[in-house]
Amino acid sequence: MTYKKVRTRFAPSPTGFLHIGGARTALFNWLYTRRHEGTFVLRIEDTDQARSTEESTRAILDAMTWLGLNWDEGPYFQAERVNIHRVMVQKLIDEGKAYYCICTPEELEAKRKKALAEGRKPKYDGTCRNRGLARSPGSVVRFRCPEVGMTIVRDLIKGNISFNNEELDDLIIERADGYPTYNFAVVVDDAQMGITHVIRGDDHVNNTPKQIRIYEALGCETPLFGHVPMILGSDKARLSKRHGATSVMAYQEMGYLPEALVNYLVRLGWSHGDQEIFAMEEMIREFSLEAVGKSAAVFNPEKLLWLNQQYIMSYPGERLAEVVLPFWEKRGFDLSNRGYAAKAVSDLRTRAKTLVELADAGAFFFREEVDYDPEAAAKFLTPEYGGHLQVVAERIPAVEDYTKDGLEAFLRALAEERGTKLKWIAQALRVALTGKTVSPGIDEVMVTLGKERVIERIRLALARIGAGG
RNA sequence: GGUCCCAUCGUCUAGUGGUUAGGACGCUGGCCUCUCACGCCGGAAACCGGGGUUCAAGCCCCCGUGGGACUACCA
Repeated sequence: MTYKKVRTRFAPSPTGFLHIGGARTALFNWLYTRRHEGTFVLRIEDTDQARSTEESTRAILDAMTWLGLNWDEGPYFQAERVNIHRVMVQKLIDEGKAYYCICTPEELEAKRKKALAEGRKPKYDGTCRNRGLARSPGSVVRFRCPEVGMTIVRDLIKGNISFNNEELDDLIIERADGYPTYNFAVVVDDAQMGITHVIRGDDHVNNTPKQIRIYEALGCETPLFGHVPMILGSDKARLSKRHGATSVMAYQEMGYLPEALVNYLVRLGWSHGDQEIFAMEEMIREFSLEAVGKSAAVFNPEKLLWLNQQYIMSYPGERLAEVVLPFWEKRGFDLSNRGYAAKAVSDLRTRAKTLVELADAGAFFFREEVDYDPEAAAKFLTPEYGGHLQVVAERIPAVEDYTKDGLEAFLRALAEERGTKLKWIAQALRVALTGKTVSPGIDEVMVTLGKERVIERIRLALARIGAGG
């Protein structure tokens, strides 16, 4: 056994945003690398000139950063490496391991259709394989795949997978435009970058035997492979936009914490006994490819929501306030008093599954004028409750122990004195202070709002009652 | 069609030949309670089917069935 230092890579193609599936692949690579104190390389596979964009590259990098998946090398751009790829293509041609092909896409498509219609396998028929053609305009380069024997993929997750070489195709490795195709570029780059472990989605398993043949043709050592199962939507089809948000950054906008998404993703396919919640350090310590399951997993938004709530509840107060602020800022609230905002966040944290929910639920803390819910006001801002409110407003200035416990005692005593139940005073107060019948504990709200705001809001509510509604 | 992969509650999963098949999300009954949450206690809910192997199979083998991936001058 060798003890070569682990080198992994995440190699997305910049044709869109980083999606949930890609994020999990990146996460598994990252965890495996950190676990083994290796090097995590980021490589952008942009050889498809028509579909690759710079915005996508930027978006992918941003999403990785947001998730906390830092890379040690790169990003490298595959398109900048075409000279290396061309040299390797030429090497294979010189050695007779690859050849020029002048079959046109139209011809190939026709042959493919015909083969399929006749129930034969639609692989390249080898027309140009032994013609000894030279490069010409429109020609491509094909890899000469062995026609007999077997290729075994030793997979760290799925075990050994064997393929008959006759199933393999003489795949194109260099397009007519001179750019390498994926299956070739990925091998050249992984080999040249010294990648020791290729961890990727299992939609690549059928490519792997071809790639192994290319490694061998190139005279390179093959890396170890680990094919992680796909993530499916609720209908068991491959996860896509139809199933809801699939872009990582959409989750940030919806008020998810990166730690929650990461924790959700790691449990999709991987487990460590019965444990559900993992700090990053724990994940790194416990992660192993042997513990990754072999079957595809259905993405479950409800569980992610629950995890997000767990993280909101346990996040350090200061950091939680920091990440909530932008959501309030968006509403144009005055957040200059950071201490006040922090207190509000702490009151709200057990009541929100997302930051957006939290920001919504806490809007009353910042609104200049209370936004009364019509039904709530109709029920509680009435002369019947006005009396209670009146007395609360009158007595608050004299409340010495203006704390959660002190206020609770104050309100309980008041309820008893007035021959009613705390709930009636609390609900009336809640509507007067927040405009709603749902809020954090009324004592907490009063503490956070502060005496002045509380009295002011009660007066406004009383004025509304006085005005007859 | 061919090749390859996969198969435990609705979902994520634990399980590695002998278990009342465990946990989590969701659902649900109750408790707590100033509302809503949080929290706590309880419940319903699964080994795809058929053959083997074995004293014994969710765990091993085979065959079905079902799902998925690939089958591009995309990655």
